[in-house]
Parts: sequence; C-alpha cells; structure tokens
Amino acid sequence: MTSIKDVAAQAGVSVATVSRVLNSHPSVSPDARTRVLAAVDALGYRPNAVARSLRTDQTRTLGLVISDVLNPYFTELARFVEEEARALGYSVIIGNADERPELQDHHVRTLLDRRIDGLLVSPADGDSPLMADVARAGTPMVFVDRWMPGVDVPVVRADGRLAIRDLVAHLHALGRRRLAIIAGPAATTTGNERVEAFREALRAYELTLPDAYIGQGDFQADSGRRVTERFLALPEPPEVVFAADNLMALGALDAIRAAGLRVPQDIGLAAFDDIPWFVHTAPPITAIAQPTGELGRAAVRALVDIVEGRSPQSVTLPARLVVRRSCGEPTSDKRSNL
Amino acid sequence: MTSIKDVAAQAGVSVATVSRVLNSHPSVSPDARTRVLAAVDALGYRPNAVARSLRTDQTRTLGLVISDVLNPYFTELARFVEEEARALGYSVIIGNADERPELQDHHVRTLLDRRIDGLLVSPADGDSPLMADVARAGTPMVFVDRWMPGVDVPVVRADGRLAIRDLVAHLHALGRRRLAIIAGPAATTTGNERVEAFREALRAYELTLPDAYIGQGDFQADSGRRVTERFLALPEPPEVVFAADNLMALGALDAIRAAGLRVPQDIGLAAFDDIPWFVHTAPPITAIAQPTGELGRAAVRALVDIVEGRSPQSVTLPARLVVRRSCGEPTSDKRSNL
DNA sequence: CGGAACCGTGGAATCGATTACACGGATGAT
DNA sequence: ATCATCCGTGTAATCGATTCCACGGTTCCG
Repeated sequence: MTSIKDVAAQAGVSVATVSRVLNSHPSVSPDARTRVLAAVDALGYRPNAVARSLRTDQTRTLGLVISDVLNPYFTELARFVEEEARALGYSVIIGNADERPELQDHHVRTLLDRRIDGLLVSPADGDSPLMADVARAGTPMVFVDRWMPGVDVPVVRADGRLAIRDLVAHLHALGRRRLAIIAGPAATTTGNERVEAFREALRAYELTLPDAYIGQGDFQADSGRRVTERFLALPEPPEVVFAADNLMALGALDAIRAAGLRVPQDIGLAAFDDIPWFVHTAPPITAIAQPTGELGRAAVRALVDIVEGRSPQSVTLPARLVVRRSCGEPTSDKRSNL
Repeated sequence: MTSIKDVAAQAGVSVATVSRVLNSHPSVSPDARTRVLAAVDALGYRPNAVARSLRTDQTRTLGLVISDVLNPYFTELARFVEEEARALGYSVIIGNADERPELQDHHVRTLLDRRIDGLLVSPADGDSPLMADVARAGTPMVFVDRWMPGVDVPVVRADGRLAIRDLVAHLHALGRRRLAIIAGPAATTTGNERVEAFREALRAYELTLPDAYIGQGDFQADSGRRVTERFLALPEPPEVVFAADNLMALGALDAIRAAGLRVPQDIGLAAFDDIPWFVHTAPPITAIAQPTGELGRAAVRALVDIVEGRSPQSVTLPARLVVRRSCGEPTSDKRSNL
C-alpha cells in the first residue's frame, strides 16, 4: 500500500505538506498543491483511515445496534440511518442483537473497541448495566424506537397512542368488542407502552382488557403463533387480535389459518408496524405505520449533534393507522376518514 | 480513555509486558501476568482496536457490499454472513448499494480505506473497473450470489438450473404452455442466467420463449409491476409469469390484482428466491428457494481462507423448487414429489 | 567451573497519519 | 533602513498498540 511518505517523495515535498493539501489547510502554495495532487493521482493514493483515526481520535463511524435485522421494520430503519449518516459524512456499522441481550452487549463492546464516534441503539432488553455505564462514561449515544428507563440519553421514537386509539375506534365501529393483544417483551419499552395505550383506548369505549386477552410475545413470529393458539382455545375467544409487531402478526395469521378460520369473517387481525407485504397478504392487514424514514434520519441527526458538540432534544413522531381489510370490510367509519 | 501505558504503570511493568499478556505470548512470568490482569480489571481497560490495526495491518473486519438490503433474500444472507464471521472472530461492515453502481463503488472505496481484511461482494452491475482493479491488486475478495465475468475471484452461489427445470415441469404438468419471465438486469449474472436456464428448460418441452414474453426488470418491485402490465396488455398474454426475484414477483402480483385477475385461475405466478412472506400472500406463491444460510457461511469461510493464506474453491449449491398454489392447484405432479 | 542456552523483561522502533513549532524569506510599516 | 509580521514549508512529537533486540540472571551441560 502506498502511504503518505510515498506521495511526499513523489511530489518532492514533506509529508506535512501532503497532509495539508489533503485536509485543505489554507497555507499551501498553489505550486505545491498541484504537485501533491498529481502525485496522489499518479500513485492512486488513498489515505489510511486507520492511521488517521488513531491520530485524530475520531473514526467518522456510527454504530447501530438493532434488536432484529430480519424484522422488516428494522431493516428499513437501518437503511435510512445509513443513508442519512452517509449524507453527513459518516459510515455506519450495524450490529444485530437478534433480541439477545448478551449479543447486544457483545456488539456494543466491539463497536466501542473500534472507537466509533457515536452509538445508536434500539435496546433488546430493559436491563443492561453495560449500556448504562457506556452512557455515563459520556459516549455519544441515542436510543431509537425503544429506550431504557434511567439511562439519560435522547430518544427518537414514534408515539402510537393516537393511532392505537384510532384503531380501537375503527374496531368499535365495526362492532368488535372482545379485543385481545399480543404484547412485546415486558422488558422493552415498546412492549409495555403498546399494551397500556391499548388498554387506555379500550377504556374510552368502556371495554376492558382481561388478563386472558393479553398474550406475552417476544416480537418473533413463533410467539405470535403460540399466543394466538391460546386465544383461540379460550371458551370465549377474542373477535380481534392486535399484534404489537409485524412478525407476531405473521405468526398469528398462521395460527388462525391452521385453525381453519377466516380473516376477517371469523376473527380480525391488526398489527403494529406496517410493512410492504401487508398489502399482499390475504386479506391485506390493517396496521399502524411508523414514519420510519423520519425516525432514522432524526436519530442520526441527533447523534451527530452530540458527536459534534451540540445538545439535541428527544424526538417523538406520531404513528398513524392504515385501514385495510383484516378487521372487517371498511364501512361508514372509513368514509368518515375522508 | 485508558491506554496500555496506564495499565503498565498500574501493574508496575512495561507496556511490552502488558501487550504480551494481552496477546497470550508465552514468555511472561505468572506473577507479572496476574498483576497485569488485575490492573486491566481495575481500570476497565479495553485495547484500542484502531491502534492495534495500524500496527498489525489487520482489522479482523470483513466488508460486505450488497445490492439491496431491503430485499429479504439479501437481508437474510447478510445475517448469516455476520453470524459466521463472528464465529470466526471477524466483524462485518455492510454497505448497501441499492442496485446503484456508483454507490457500490463508494462503499468499496470506503471499506478499503478502512483497511478491511477482505471483501464480500454481490455486484450490482456487470462493469466496475474499480472492482477489477481491487481484485487485481490482491485484496482478498469473494463474490456471493452474483459475480463479474473476467474478475478472477472465487464465487459462492446457488445454481437454479435444476430447480427451474423442475418449475417448468410443474407448470407443464398443470397444462400451462405460454410462460413468460421477468428478467433481472442484463448486467448481472443472475439476471442472464435465469433467463437462459428458463429458455433451456422450455426447450425440453418444445416450448419457445418469444421476445414478447421476456420482460426487462431491475430486481425492484416497480419493474415487476410495469413488465407485468405489458404482459397483460399483449393480444395473447402469458398463462404464467415467472419473476427472477421476489421483489419483482411482488410487483407482478400488484399488477395482476390491479387488472382484476385472479391467481392462479386467470394467471399463474412463480418467483426466484423464497421468502417467509410467500406463505402468507393470497395465494401462497410457488418459488425457488436458495440455501441462503449455507451460501452465507460458505462465502465467509472462503473469504477467511484467502485472508489467512489458504486458497479456497468456488462453491455452487443447488436451489430447489417449493410448490405452493400460485400456479394452479397442485395435482398429480405434487404427489409425485412425495 | 566456564560457556551456552534460555527466560522474563524493558527500551525503542514502527505502523501512517496530523499538527505544534521553528525557520527562512518576503512583505509591510515606520 | 529596520524590525515586525506573515507565509510556506519541514522537522519531529504524537496517537496506542506490537515486536525486535539487548540485557541480566538462571540453569544446564560438558
């Protein structure tokens, strides 16, 4: 590999001058500048980012630790994060935690060892002492989608409260009364929040959420299947199942099919997190869509703000209900949306 | 940040000794070892990977440049790649090319600047001088899924030839004769190959593939939609549309629905690349499944082989047909599979 | 008993960049 | 004319690790 020394030799200047040209430092003569540029070109020289990082103590790299890359919601989020980071001159290293706390910690440690400039995390679990330490140590950090109570860093997320209220209104208008939810892990903030918002929305219609109608899932398809099977085995099964994420909705759909029931005639289904495939399932699934692009961009901007010495605020964006046909044929309440 | 010097001071030894302990070099006294380990623990010291990389000229990092992360096939591939790499002690940096050659080159350059130890690429386009240069320069490199003719590096991929023949047999048995294909970009190897394999398989049944039945797609959903619309507008539209990847199949499904046609009664649909969602579409889609896990693992192993001085072979694994209901109700030929 | 072999250790060079500091020459002010 | 200022440049220190080499002290063998 050609180094800055080779360029200096070729151009007949010192390495300092080469470095100055490369970093567009003002005090370089036009003559020296052209000679250096010519040498760079001739040798096909590219600065060694590793050496540069060691010296400057910055890598222009962001770490993104995500709970599950196979979840289309997170894949999309990751894509937007990379896009915005690139626009701001940063690279992104993604770590997939696979919803496993120890894998999450592994990635955080590896990223820190590589001296990334900042960390974007969607925590898999509510209790990671490592994460708290890292935040306390002053590593630039931002939570996205999920967060950890007690860890004082900005949070970028979507608020589903209103959308969930809209969903319940929609279900109520369709005459559905017995509504069940497949919750996320209790340890995640999004897990709890969605249950609470759901319960609250039901209360507005004087409906209750019995324990039997709260299934404990883990944001993976399999758990959605298991929970739904239990719902269906109830003496009085729910009329609609609301899954707290798209993967569990998929599992629920499986279980419903396996039981020989039809959606929406026999049972309704709705999901948190909208994804392109929901348009193509049979029937298309009613879902709550998060503004993924905005979320990813805002998260990166907040993180880069910290890295560059500014102090960003937390950001909360609204999610919105997308009505399709999985809870019943849209009727009057659909029209009232117009 | 605490450095090796701090540890040395705390333990009362030289930095050389600390380094030896950390790299489990044999000649260190047990006494020194314990003191160093104690100091490491007390200070919470973690070696600076950047400095280490500069000195040793290896980063224990692999670069993965992928044509489109939002394509579930590649997402899955990326996941397995990371998994295997981690098992082998490497990290992975993913670059998403979004099917854009210039973005692909950008990522390759960035990764090289970071001095990754090896490069795993699924090229977006058939003609990248940069890629050829990089390979010629001796950078450890492996192609996965797609490759570039003329660039001499190992290729890890699935061969769909047999599976495509099985698909055509299946369609033929169902009485389908007018078969069309939505091809991938001509510049990608997988793009061409699948068309050729399809044409060849048709020949075995004395069927032809007229030009009007070959649509030019770009592996994205939109192109699948456009091509299918054109197919449907033909005086004699095809009886089955075979999409060369899952995203284009999705677009095709859209177009078919929009035209008010039913699958499989009015027209059949099949896809290359099987994904979990195909089970849940209406109807479930017949697809050709690649052994993604094996592909990802084999690619990493081949790359690490090169990095560590061995000389791996190219790997070709068979894809296989997964019959569902999108081409017609399975009849006798289904049973013959048992 | 003397020299060779070996072991644990530290000093210092090194990787490839950035950057503080010094220096010589030109310019400008008085 | 003289001195301060400024500009372009080079020398060398530095970032945090690894590793070659040398050195002093044992141990071993003849």
